[in-house]
Amino acid sequence: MVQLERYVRRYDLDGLLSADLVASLRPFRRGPGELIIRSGDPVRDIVFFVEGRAKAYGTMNNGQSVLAAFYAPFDVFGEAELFSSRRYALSVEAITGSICLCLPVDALLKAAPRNYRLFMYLCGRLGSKLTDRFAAESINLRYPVESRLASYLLASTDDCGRLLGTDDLGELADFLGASYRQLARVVRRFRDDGILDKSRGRVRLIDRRKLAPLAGDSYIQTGTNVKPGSFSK
Amino acid sequence: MVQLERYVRRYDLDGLLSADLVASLRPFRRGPGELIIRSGDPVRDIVFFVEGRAKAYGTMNNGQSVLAAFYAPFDVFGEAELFSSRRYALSVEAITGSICLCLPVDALLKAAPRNYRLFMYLCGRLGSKLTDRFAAESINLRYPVESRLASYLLASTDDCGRLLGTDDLGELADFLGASYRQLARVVRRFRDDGILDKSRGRVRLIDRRKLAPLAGDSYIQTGTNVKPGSFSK
DNA sequence: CCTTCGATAGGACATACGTCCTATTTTTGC
DNA sequence: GCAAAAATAGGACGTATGTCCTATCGAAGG
Repeated sequence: MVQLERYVRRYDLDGLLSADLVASLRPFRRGPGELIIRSGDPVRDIVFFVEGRAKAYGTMNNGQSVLAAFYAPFDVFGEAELFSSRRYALSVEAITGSICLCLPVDALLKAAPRNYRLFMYLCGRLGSKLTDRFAAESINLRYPVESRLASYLLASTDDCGRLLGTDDLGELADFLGASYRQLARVVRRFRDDGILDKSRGRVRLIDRRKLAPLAGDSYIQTGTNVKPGSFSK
Repeated sequence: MVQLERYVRRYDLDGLLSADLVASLRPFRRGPGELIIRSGDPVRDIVFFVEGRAKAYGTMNNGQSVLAAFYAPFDVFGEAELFSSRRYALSVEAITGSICLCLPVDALLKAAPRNYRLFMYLCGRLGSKLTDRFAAESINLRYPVESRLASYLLASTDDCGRLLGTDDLGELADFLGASYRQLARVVRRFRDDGILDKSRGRVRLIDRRKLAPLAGDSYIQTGTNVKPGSFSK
């Protein structure tokens, strides 16, 4: 059984939610590759993401998919559709074993007047999601894959050269809005220039300094999160 | 002097805002081409858009701009950045003479506990903005300009063939993430096929039925707005 | 009415990128 | 340890698209 209490304390959820809402939280687990949210389903719950790593993507009529974001705790899914389309727009998939807390929408709506803090938090998170996506979108639209990869590496790499979002070329291609083939070409060039290291479809950054001149605009630093604590008092 | 009262009534703003917030609304006007919001400025106000037409765009380091959206009343600007970056991410420019009502952020924060409805509305609007953008972005990324133009025309054209968003080829190119040149090529082809009419950089749709097979996924119908009234009761 | 100027239309060319396919390497099963 | 299968790397080719530039058109001014 999941230690619900533990997550409530860790993320200060009782500062964010009224007591009755905290009481109606229901936890669930998902293994790697399993869906946390299926695009198109009706929005019955707001989902708090408290453990693991996940990614969100949309699928188009022609079968292609576009990777929208990578997530790490603490985060929320489903807020975007709650008051608009009422159906999940994107699928969210667990990358590693993950734990989520469901908040039923009907309970939320009933308790709305006592939960303005939650809404403030949701506004904040929605705001960052929106501006982040617009930034990423603009880059994908206006810069060649080389610049996009450079920007991505600069933005989501730690000091040891580890990739935070993904180091898988296939996923990266989806995220950067490029074909696998084209991304592979660029990666090859970067490797020849000693910028990164590649083996078996995984990349690792070697030389950060060589990237700056290649990147145009920057993707938003992963983790520009609004913390739930900000509104607890 | 602007009839503030009139807009409060028309859009049921006293159902959305507590009385003291309604009292702190300050109206202003902008002429065609004037900025309503300048990207980069600190967010001191949430702006309600009550009269006119406007467009939002971002500018990149390399000088290129990306058109994000066209707006008609009723709408809000500035909610996205309010709790996150605190600086306007996009510029908003009046297309026609426009009227807005400013709500100072400090007043809003002070009155937050009594204004959960406003936050619910903002969540709804932010949610649509986010899903709309993601849809547009995916299309721009994965389909050729021909499909994008077809989708755009299908989504934002009234029965008489009038363009709702813009009929200016330059603006359209920015919105569709294409170069003017490429868009012109496609427009030419469409005109040759009797799909649309063009003169002096303006387009008008003639034959709606020929478009469907060309469009892949669809841009969201302009005006999938969350109405402020939805939360008034 | 003719000239000048700005805007629009379109040609020419280069290329970033996507699709398709094959060779190589790595993994898996026995 | 070897064969079969899967994954990865990269070649070949076509094209959608961007950049640059010129011709044409319409408006404005004298």
